[in-house]
Amino acid sequence: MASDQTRTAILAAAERLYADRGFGDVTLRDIVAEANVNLAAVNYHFGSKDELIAELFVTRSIQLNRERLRLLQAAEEAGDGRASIDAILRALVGPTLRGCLGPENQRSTAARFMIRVSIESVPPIRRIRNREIDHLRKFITAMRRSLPGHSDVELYWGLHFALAMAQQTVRDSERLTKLSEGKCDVDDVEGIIERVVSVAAMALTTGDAASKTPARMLARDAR
Amino acid sequence: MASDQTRTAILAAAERLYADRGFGDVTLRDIVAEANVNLAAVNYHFGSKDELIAELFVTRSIQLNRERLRLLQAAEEAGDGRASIDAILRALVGPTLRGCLGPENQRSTAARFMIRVSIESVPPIRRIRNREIDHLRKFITAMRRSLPGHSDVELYWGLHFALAMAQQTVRDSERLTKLSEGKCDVDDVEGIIERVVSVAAMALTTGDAASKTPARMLARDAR
DNA sequence: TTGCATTTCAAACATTTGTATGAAACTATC
DNA sequence: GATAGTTTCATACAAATGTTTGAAATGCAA
Repeated sequence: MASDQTRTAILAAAERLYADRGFGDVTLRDIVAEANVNLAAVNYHFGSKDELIAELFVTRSIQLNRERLRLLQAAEEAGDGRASIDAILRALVGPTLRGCLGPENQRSTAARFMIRVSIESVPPIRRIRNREIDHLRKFITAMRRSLPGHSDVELYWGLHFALAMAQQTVRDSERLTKLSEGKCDVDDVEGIIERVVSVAAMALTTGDAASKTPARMLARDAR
Repeated sequence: MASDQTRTAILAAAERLYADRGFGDVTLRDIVAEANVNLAAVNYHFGSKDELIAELFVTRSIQLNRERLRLLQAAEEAGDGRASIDAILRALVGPTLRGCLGPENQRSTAARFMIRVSIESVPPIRRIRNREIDHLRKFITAMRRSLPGHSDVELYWGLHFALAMAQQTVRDSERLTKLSEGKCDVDDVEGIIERVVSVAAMALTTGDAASKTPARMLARDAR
């Protein structure tokens, strides 16, 4: 009822500003100026600045998780209840990478906002992050079905590393570009997804789960 | 000359507080209280709060880089100028992981500070981070010698992924522990190092550099 | 229209924060 | 032991920030 206009204007302005300038640099006054609303409107509609940030993040997280689960479900259905490990990992890291990488001028505000989130975490967001675990467990379950012989520990590490590579690529794409002098094309999103999936899947499927790590630890010279 | 006492007391107190409570929550007044010095001492000795943070980070970064290069050099000497890829990667990620993981009560303040840095990056630190690239290039050079047949692009990605896995493990060790209900032992530092090195080395050495990615991209079904 | 609830607005509030100041205390040199 | 340079200290400053307030405006139902 009434006009959500102000509410949505604030949300849009805040996301835009946070995406562009980071959390540390954006004040309520910046936001209300961008949204053309009164300063008190934020507190009236959201209660506090932190709750505004939290709502932004929750909205985008839900979208991300929904997309991940959609891909996961599709992969499991395509494989009669047992998806390939590649497909599972692709469902896990694909949405993040697709959302946050690609040609800069084509990135949505939402994507740029999520990049910010991954770079400079801020208290209200950190609090919410912890709820992510239940979501990840669904992927562990699928992985268990996909790789029945593997120990859970290996699955956890595999998922962790897959997310690590995806996250860090989003977070530090600039450094990678500089380091490689542009030779690593961070705009080739699908290529990056395949790269991450490939490495993570290799980590999960090479060698058998129990013997891999100890064997290496004994075999290699300490330095 | 004169007493560096105040200076060092401030540095120590600041590092301790930042390590424990993060950058966002620690004010100059907290620091000077912890250090038992006057409020004005920080500006007198360091110029500004940002310069204090920068000095802390630079000091620890130099230590980290020195340690990395020491290990790299030792590995290259041991291999007559050509270190194994494992040894190179171990020199790259070992110091970070050794410094930042392990039983919590045994972690040094320096280590806990560096964990903070990796979690909540703050402007003065971000500015310095960009100088890290020259340091990483030394590892690329060593990798080039170690894996002569590989394209530079593959080396960059391998290094990037190795750092990604190490960094994210430091940053999100808590989540991994929760997700795995303790089954992934994040206190087993040497085991983690071998795990990261193993996966990164595998990514670098499996398949030949040029054909790997395209082959996968064509072979796999989109979902 | 009248009356009631919702929403907007300008202004003020209350803190918190990093930084600056100028005098006092201290140190070392001659 | 006087003097010059360094360091410490209490205090003040100035600016920024999230939040609150109470009145005005607006929307809506009877």
